Amino acid sequence: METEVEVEGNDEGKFEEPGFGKIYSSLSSAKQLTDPVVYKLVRVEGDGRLVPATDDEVMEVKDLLVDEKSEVCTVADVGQPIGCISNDRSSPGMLPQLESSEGLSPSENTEVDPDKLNARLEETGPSFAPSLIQSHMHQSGGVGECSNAPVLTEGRALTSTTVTTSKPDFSKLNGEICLDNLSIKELHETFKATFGRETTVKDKQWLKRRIAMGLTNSCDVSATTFIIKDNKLVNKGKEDGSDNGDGALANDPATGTTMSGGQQGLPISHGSQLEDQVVSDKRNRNIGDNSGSEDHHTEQRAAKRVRKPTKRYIEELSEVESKEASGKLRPIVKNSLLGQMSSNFHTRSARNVSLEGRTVVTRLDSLGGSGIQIPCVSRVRRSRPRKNFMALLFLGVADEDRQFLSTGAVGGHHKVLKQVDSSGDSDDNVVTVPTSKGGIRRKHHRAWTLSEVMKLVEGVSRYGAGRWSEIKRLAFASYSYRTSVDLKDKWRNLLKASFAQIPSDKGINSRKNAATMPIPEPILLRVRELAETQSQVPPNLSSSKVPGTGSSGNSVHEKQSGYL
DNA sequence: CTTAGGG
DNA sequence: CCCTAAG
Repeated sequence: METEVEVEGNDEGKFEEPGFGKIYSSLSSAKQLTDPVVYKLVRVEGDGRLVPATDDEVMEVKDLLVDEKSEVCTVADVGQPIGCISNDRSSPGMLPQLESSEGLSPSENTEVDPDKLNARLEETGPSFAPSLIQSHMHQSGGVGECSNAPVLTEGRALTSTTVTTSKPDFSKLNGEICLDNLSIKELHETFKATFGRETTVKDKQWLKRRIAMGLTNSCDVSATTFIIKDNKLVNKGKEDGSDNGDGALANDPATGTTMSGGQQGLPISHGSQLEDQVVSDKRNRNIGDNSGSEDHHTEQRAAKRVRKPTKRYIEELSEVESKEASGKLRPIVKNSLLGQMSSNFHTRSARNVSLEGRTVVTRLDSLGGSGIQIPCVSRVRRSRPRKNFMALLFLGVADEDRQFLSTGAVGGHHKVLKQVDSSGDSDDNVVTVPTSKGGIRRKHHRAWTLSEVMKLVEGVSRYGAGRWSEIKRLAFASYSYRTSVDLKDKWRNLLKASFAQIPSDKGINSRKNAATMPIPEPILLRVRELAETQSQVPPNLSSSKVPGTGSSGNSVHEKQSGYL
């Protein structure tokens, strides 16, 4: 049986990414779950024709599906899993509201317990508004992440005697980050710093919006002025009397509940959920042409895929298995690429869980004939996917299986779920290397993105430095990598950074294009404040800095006694 | 298991 | 980021 596939071009802003065509398929029957496992890959020609994909394309797509953010998730409550891939993590095509996220099984942080949360919120600060709690409660799963930030740091006027030492990277005034004046190039850098990956999108507005979302951890970014102040978006144009500086702009779009309604029609994507950039480019549709040369990541990916399972993977797998009512998977043996592909889809969707930032799936090694389940890991490739595939889509072809793959928004009866996992920083290469005594350790460093840093700072301000596990659980619930130790380490570095490079700044200006953009001053300032508040100030350089700790009123209180 | 610190 | 000691 064939499913209907609709293809649309870059239509009226439904997709944020310029030129990104909407791809979705709609099932006409309820039979989806027993349906396809085999997907036919087709390419959408300029005139709308569907052309069978070439082998190369199939290969590429397969890679994409394995390496890319394209997650396949399963829905439990439907009784039958529905796989969905979202090629674009920014998930523009998502429905304005994800229904019943309760059903989501693979969510990493579904354990957000309302009660606990409530309690914690209460204990932390009475000032938390119900709406906030609300939005936190809905924060489970992949959707909630963007609501992490809203937390009130009210009244924290960063304005103070801010260091006007300008990092050229952000044009900022008094602790504000102003995106408006940035060039495309600068925006690209900012984007990279924010999300940890590059973009080639040239749409200034889009970039600004995206960055703003990342920096504010809010999805609710109106597209007029982009000035981020103290983690919040400041709307310069409008009177600020209305919004007290917080909350108003940062609610949880995922729930749709507290949105400050209808500023625009794109409530969905998380700022930080940004993933690989999709560059639409109809001119580049020529796939066979550049598939080989264009991608400098190809080799990495190739290498990545052949890693054998490590002990940790196995362990993780067991965790997964115990969690899910292990469904029986039939090995699907196909010789063709399509066969492999479908096999991947299938297994992925069958049990695809993100653990520790890795997407762990069980794969039936049908090709090997062993029938043994092998946990395999697929990490997300860092930079953007091959744009050419934006025009590719999958046609579900009925078979004897129960998974269905759908992408994007779908009108109709089945739900589209967003994958969980990372936000803007979908880095990969978390290759682990076995150590001599059987242990394993991460090999590559995962660069901290700005949004992560900001979350960390937020967390410290809320729970206090030292409560790493708390911060980990609450503020970093969605960042499965980043252990509490990581947080601690990062904080240590932040402290160092914040107190170090204050004095001289001129000379550093040259590194505008530095791969690692320095932490924006506003953030460092905040770090400094927090450090002082919690007397974490390194003894040696405790001089010149204007404490500015006057900005009390934050939630750090004196519960820090242990650290004082 | 979580923190703190050193490597 | 890793490892270890300590609570």
